[in-house]
Amino acid sequence: MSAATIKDVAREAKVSVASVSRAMNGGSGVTAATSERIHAAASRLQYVPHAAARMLITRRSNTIGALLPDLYGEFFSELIRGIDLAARARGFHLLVSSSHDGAEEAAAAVRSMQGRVDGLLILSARVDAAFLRSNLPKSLPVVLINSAVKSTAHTVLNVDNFAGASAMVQHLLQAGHASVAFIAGPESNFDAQQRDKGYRAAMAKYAPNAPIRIVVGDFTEESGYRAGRELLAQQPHPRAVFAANDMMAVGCLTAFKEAGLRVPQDIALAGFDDIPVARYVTPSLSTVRVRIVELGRIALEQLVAQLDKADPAPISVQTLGCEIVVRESCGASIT
Amino acid sequence: MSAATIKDVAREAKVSVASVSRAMNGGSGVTAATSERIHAAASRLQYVPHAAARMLITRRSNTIGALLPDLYGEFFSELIRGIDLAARARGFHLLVSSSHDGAEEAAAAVRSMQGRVDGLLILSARVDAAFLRSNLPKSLPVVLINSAVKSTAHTVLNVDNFAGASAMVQHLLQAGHASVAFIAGPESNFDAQQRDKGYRAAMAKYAPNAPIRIVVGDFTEESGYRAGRELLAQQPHPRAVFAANDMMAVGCLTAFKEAGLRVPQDIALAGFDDIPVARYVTPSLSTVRVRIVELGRIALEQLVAQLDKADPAPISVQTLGCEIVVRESCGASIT
DNA sequence: AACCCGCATGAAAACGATTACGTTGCTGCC
DNA sequence: GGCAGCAACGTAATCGTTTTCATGCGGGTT
Repeated sequence: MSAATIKDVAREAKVSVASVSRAMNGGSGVTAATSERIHAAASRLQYVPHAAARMLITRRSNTIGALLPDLYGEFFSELIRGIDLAARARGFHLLVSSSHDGAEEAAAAVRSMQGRVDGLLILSARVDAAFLRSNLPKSLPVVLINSAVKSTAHTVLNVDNFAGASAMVQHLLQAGHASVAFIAGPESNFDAQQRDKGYRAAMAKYAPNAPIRIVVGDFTEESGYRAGRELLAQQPHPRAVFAANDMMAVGCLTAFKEAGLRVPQDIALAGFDDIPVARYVTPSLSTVRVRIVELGRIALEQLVAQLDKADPAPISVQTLGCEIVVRESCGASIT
Repeated sequence: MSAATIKDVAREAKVSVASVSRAMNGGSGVTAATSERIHAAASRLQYVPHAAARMLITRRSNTIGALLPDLYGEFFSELIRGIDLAARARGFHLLVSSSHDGAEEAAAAVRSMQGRVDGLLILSARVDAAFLRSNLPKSLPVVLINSAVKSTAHTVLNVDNFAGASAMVQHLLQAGHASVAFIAGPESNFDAQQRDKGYRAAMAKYAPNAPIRIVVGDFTEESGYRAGRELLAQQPHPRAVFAANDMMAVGCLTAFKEAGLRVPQDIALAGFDDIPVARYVTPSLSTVRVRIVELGRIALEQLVAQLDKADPAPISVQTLGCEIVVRESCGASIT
């Protein structure tokens, strides 16, 4: 026996399907008495409106899609948590498609979501303006997260990597270190670029005469380890190191320990992201925290805001601040 | 201008809508020539079938729903990754609803998914047999992950906590420790119960004369710390400790370090889960690894298998093995 | 030559909701 | 008492597909 339809409810409550529909949504246009009778009948039959039928006529799915790359654990789950909580609060469903590596994979995912979602949340390094133009109908609202795309056609929501990196470097300098070396991320990565700029800006402002020392990594622990050894090979080695993310900082820490250096007494260290591991390494790692749940929540809210107003959607570029987390590794306490 | 419909394609290709439909799915019943003409017209118009309309008539959404509790980072993202990869491989979409604390919240989520999904993946401590009966139509295929529910009506997929815990205790005993103390998880938790049983079974088998020492925690780092102090207060304190999860082991480790004990020389330690942090604490933590991606993949495949066969779905209880990961903290190398 | 069968194709009926548009009946005002 | 106006309710069109059934056509068998 299949599920009850609106007709069954109508028959049960001895009214027309139109009245049932009216009673179920809003309830205007029906007497309180009949509305009550209808609701009683509905719950008696355990009636649940058929989502597809409603979608078809209203042209609204009450679903938003999230397109995500192959993300490292903590970031992914926090982001989804933020998105999901905000979505549920607004009565939206969440259709997820993650772990995309290639652009063509992402394109296929986007196409298959067509018509199932009212809007799209995209976080992906591979997605650029051309991709969006060719794979998306311009009528579909989109919010880009952490994207380098400078589109006037879509809302963009970024983490303030520049300010975060800059603040951490400033902190290290003001804690008494004459100079700070930097372990950069992959050059193709937007976040990495911004953090690099933040480092340079802070150095230029607070230590204009100090040398700029940069070693390039790729955000992996392994590359951090190599970068650490490379920095130690320099004479004299730097007294303070800022890594563009925590995983590289952790690898770097291993290199320092192996070399018999004490952190932070002999050399200070800081990372970026505040992944959980940062608290558990010894010494605990100073880093820059991104409020990821917040990021997801705001992204979804921006998207929903676009859905509501039918006018040419207001576009904005928004930036989400981050905060410095001072722990043992940067030696702030021994100034 | 709205998206192209099947009618537009039909007009463009000078055929009926029926032929377009046939050409798009499978293609049987149309000449190769006309099929090609239709596909050409379709791509010219950038035609994408309207998902809702198709759902309405086929009564299939090609979507499966995942109902998850408020999960700790790594586990959540790995599980979703496994589910998502398997789903995409089979052409299914993934509707996620996570971060559910209460049973009524979960119930609401389940209801709102009604009709949007072909099947449901449920991982939740709050969900029991009664919940399933009252909130789900029996026609909806469900796979329960890590659930204590012994239902003959639904497929259940569990991690072999018993074997994992048992194997770790056996390993500790055979590494030369005369006895092993246990830090248990919350008694209401199914995983915790199974790990507890595994501990007792291994003790009974490999150290039948040794005392059973158990301190109860709640899976948090804090409770692990308290448990560690409690164990050290005993005279003589245990020489080997097995915690029911890694977070408690990490808290416990802090307690041991504070007390000036060396791990593993003075006291051995092991956890369960193999969260990323386990590798980064000092000393690195021996633990039991669960193949989470695998868990998600298998769960989805089980579910899809049920979808395909219309007969009274074959029910099974499946168990996924886990493996011991030996690192520094258990002192296996200094036997 | 008559027949039948298979095959490509088209016409039209679903699917289950929303909603524009009529119809009814009642109220209130002149 | 008649008429306008309004609220409650029903009828039917509509959304975009799939699918059943009918139709016509070509060719092989008798």
